[in-house]
Amino acid sequence: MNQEEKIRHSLSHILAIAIKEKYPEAKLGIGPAIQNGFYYDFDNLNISEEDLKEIEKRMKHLVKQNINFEKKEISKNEAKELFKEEPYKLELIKEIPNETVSIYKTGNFIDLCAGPHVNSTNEINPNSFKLQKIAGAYFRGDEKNSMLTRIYGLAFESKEKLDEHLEMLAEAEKRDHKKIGKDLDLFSFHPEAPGCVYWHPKGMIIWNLLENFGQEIRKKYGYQKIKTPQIAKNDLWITSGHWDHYKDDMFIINTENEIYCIKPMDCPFNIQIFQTKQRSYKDLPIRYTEIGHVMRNEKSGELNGLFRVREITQDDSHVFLREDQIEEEISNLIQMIHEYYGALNIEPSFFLSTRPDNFMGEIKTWDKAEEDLKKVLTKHNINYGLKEKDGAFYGPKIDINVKDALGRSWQVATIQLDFQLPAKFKCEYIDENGEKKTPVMLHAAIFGSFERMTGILIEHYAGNFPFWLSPVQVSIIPVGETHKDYAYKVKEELKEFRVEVKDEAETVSKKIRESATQKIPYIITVGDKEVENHTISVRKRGNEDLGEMQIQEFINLEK
RNA sequence: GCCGAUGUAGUUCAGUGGUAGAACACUCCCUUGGUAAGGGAGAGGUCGAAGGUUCAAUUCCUUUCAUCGGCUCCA
Repeated sequence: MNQEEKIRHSLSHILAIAIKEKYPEAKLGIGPAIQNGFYYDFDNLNISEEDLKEIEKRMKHLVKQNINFEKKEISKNEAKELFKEEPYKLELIKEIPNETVSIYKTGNFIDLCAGPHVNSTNEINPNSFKLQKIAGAYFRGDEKNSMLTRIYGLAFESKEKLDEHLEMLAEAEKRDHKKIGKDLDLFSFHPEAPGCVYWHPKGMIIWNLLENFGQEIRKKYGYQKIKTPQIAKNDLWITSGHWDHYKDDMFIINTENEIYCIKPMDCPFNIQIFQTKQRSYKDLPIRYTEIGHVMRNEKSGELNGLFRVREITQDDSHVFLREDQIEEEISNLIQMIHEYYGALNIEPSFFLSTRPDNFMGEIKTWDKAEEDLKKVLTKHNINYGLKEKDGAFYGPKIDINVKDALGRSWQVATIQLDFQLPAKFKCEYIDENGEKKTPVMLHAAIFGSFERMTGILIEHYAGNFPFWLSPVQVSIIPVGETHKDYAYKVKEELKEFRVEVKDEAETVSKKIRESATQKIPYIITVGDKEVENHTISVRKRGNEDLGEMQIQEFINLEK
């Protein structure tokens, strides 16, 4: 463990000391080092963010005292005696598999902690850390446990690194898709429809471009577009098993003594289309793709801008195939993902999500499915992480995550290998011996949802979309009244691009400022000189003067 | 859903126990301009909502809705 992690560990310890001094009735939870800092959980602690300043001050004072950390190994029985007033520590002690546990002693304060810590607080710069925020967190991450008060701190080796990180957070705030979405007039949210996006004209341009781009890739890989109903009787989800697993998170409509659900996913409908004909082994794989509008009643506290919505639009797809086609078909999907994310210049991270506790089917089938997925990942030389027990109830999956401006990881694409639902619905095809067989099903989304992907792209580009994705690509500014006609003539010649003419009676400077603020890739100015020479003066986003040029010359720039 | 924070004009924000203010945007007038804000005037707000305390609440209290940062969850 490096010095920075030791510092973070030690500071969480110091935080506990400061809290226990001021709030002796508080009970200790866990206090680990994390990325960029540390936290500590406490029960029976009622504080607000106001109080953090004072606690931080006390921590700085303690750090300056050159306190030594003494590590000691003691028996579990001794530890139980030592922490008899600390119920959460007792529970942790119980679960430690070793005979002994390690404790750290600083003055009168003793903490149960594997460490390591710095030897003395003189190794810590008192200006290199900062208490950040308060949050609730369930003990051991389990909703059934009580909620503790978690205090987060940022901590680095030096003040410079802390400042750098704070600077990064300030920059991330500028890239926030919710802010840029408002500034660039892309979308809005309204209290009457929480978690549902209102797409404005410019946002819709991006949406449509992404949709067309995705559909082109789909077409290339042999997908056929379909569209299925928005609501259906709950029988459908009872059969699929979703009713059992998710009925509390579905929007339900009671009418004429029947229960209808707004669809939370598309799979059962795709299966129904598959079943409208008798299928031959020669027909497979059958590849359906659907822009799926699904609704899930995500808990209010989980909603988050475009990243987490209740009305979700997926670039969904379902493939019905034979077992011998699994490997090749998943390979194709991975190839599609590389094409898609490569074109957008986004780095995807891969994860294998394995059998959850509430799985459906036989363990043997699951093991095989997981092996199949691993094999393809290995074949593509993909380094992947493991998300244990994170698969869907009907099958394991390959999840693809990308990061937002704050470095948070969000799942976008997913490839799910499903041996269960086709059987549940009694899907069949006739094999070469004339026998009925159950097909395998792949569920896959390439960019996940339009909502989340747009949010990610906004933050990724900080609103400076590549030319092809920019809602307005060119802004033409006539210098004076007399140049308006020429400006519109230029617009006509640039009709293959999305062009706006700023012909308001305002100064050139002001119009340039407005266009630049809107992050438009090119600003064209036309005045006497350009009219006379039949040219345009071009300025590229980022304040780059490309000078005067022929219109055709400009068109060639972005061809 | 839980913990913490926030909510004032279209937007970004000031402000106050005596029913509100700036900048930008908007409308009109003047200005006809050469690379990031030309000048003037005007309009715009039941201070998120509902209760309560008070002679008086945007301000204090309670409840509620929405948003943000976490936790949990994510088919």
